[in-house]
Amino acid sequence: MSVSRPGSSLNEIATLLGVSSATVSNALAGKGRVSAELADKIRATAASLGYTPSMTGRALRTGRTQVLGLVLPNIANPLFPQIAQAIEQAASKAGYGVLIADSHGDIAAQTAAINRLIERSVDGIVVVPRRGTRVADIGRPVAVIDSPSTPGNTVSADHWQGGQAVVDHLAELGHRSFLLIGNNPDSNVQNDRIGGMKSRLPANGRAEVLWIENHEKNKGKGAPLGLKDKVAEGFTAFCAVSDLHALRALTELQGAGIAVPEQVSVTGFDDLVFSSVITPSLTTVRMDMGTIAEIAIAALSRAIETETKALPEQLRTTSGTLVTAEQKSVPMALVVRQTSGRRALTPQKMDLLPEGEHR
Amino acid sequence: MSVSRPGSSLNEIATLLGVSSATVSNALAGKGRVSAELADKIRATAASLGYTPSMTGRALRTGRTQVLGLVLPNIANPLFPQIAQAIEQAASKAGYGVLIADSHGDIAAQTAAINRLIERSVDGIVVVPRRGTRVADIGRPVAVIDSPSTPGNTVSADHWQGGQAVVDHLAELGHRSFLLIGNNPDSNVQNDRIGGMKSRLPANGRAEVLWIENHEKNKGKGAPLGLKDKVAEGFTAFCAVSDLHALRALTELQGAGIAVPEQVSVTGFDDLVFSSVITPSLTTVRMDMGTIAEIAIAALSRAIETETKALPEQLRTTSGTLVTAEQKSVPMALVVRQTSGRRALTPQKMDLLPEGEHR
DNA sequence: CTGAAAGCGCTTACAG
DNA sequence: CTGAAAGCGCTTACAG
Repeated sequence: MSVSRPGSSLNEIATLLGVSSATVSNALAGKGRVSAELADKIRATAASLGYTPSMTGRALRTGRTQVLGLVLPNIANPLFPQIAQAIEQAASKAGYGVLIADSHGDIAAQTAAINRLIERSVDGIVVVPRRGTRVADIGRPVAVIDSPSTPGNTVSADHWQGGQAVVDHLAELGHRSFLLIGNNPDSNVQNDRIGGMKSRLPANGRAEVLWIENHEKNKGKGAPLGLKDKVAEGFTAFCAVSDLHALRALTELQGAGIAVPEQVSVTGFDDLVFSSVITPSLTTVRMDMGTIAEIAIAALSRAIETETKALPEQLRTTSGTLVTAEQKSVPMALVVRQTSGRRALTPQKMDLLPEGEHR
Repeated sequence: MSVSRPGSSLNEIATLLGVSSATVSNALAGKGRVSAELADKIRATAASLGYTPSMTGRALRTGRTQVLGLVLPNIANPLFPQIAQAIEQAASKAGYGVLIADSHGDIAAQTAAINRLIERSVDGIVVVPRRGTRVADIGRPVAVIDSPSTPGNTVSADHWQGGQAVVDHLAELGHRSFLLIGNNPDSNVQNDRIGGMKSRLPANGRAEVLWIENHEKNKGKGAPLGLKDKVAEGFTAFCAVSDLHALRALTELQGAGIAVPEQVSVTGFDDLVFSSVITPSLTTVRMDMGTIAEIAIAALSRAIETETKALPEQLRTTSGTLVTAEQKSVPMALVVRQTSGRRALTPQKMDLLPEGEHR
């Protein structure tokens, strides 16, 4: 019974006003081939009828659905909310709807998911690929959000610079021994983050990388990371490539009776939702997904527009295009919280320090 | 250059075979008005051409887009991945695509988001409403996933029973004093969970509710919850309505030098991604989103089908329907992990216990 | 400045 | 069993 969808059409407006539907279409599209007064009258009755153009009719005629597909390696990814939200917002601002496709972490399913989107005639696709997966050439423009070091990447956070920001920050606090915690050595994103960290080691510093997947392959899934031993070895900075691993490290350290940030510092990545509410709160690095999404969508829209313009009306392009943007990487921002409190210095200086308030 | 979208149409197949497009359509739809051999021939050439029906053409003709909208209060919600994944999977199995709409936690924006979906002619909508928000009557079938106590709820987890499972479990471990931790007293889901917990207090038990939002209104955002004092008051079980709050409580307790699970137990809800990787791992309650999503989608499809069947071809219904399902609630499953280890008993018994392995 | 016509790809009565 | 026709709602050349 709502007014929101009376389902009026161009034809109704046209017959009501005694004009042709073409004129109504032109008037509403502001194509200027209609006299000002008639255009006004048309707009007025369209508004009073609550007219909403049929995307379907338009799509059939123009060959464009105004819908984009969003493909993620694994929707269960804790970063997914941020990504989906940013993409949806940017897409919606650009006049596109967003159809989601999940591949449940399965690479084969990723192709299937993309095909489902294509069968629905999406105008373009945003892919956040799984660990360096190549995106097969599909018949639509594709924007890839992965990492600047990935070939074909359209735009992404500057993970390398994010890693640098972390180590710069910790080095300034006096840290010299860094344990860098990653999950999977095949991930471009993780490698960039860790590469950036390594690139900023202070002169007398040292770093070691702990790949959780390898560790678990030996010790079993969920096995402790042995961080207490690492502390004994002199590591004072534990830098994870994700807040999730940082949280795992933090709770393992605390469980082993090691005080954070008094004895060691812990940092993560991505500013996941829990990072600000835990005690001590987690120092992390945040990507600017809003900007990334806007750049990706802009690149995609541009490709879609030129695609349809360039071709004779009937023809439909079948060449999949990896879309490019002028700005290929967006800086990440360090978010300093308690786990890298000012009190965390190198071990030998620790006994000089006053008691910490954060316990 | 890929084969995936050659863009062949019914007409091409028809002219190629010298039959009418109507016959091709019927053959491919298996409507049986076509001789078996012709049907076979048609299917074969369709396959060899890589024919994919145009959803757009079909939509324009049938009035059904085979697309559902998914509206969430706030995509940033940590539960969103689970929900979106389950809905997408169930929808896809039922032949629907899923268009996402985010309202950024803003109630006004929720209406705007729904309207955007309607303008795209979705066949139906799945809404996970924000804290007891009523869903306005829109011109499409709507499935609501909230809580069984919400009027108009289609299907949801049985949050009440989940709360019962938590307290049953803890009572069996010997707990008598429960601090129930919620965020917002206006949330149906949270109230159900807490109500269920209260309903199973052991005979000599006591419970107190801590609403974080109220607490922060007084003490400031992010202020400590004062759990150390609660331990001093004799509380041994800290039961949060979400893993996020459980994590907050857990880290606050550990930071205050209180051992979990040796001295107190902590439980959460929803089995968020971090819950299994922290130390000690978090006891929680999981909803069966797969089943919930399937029930919701089934109810929606049924409504969509009867809707289009019931009406004369040209007419489009404008009555929004809150869709109902036979099974309105799905049981939740307790996931026992370390934070409610067997060692957690009432304080007076504690000194009798052997040392815990989990520190 | 305005209108008549064609057609995007499909399905559904209706004839034959 | 098969086909010709109509039409879903729109936009775009093309005439006038």
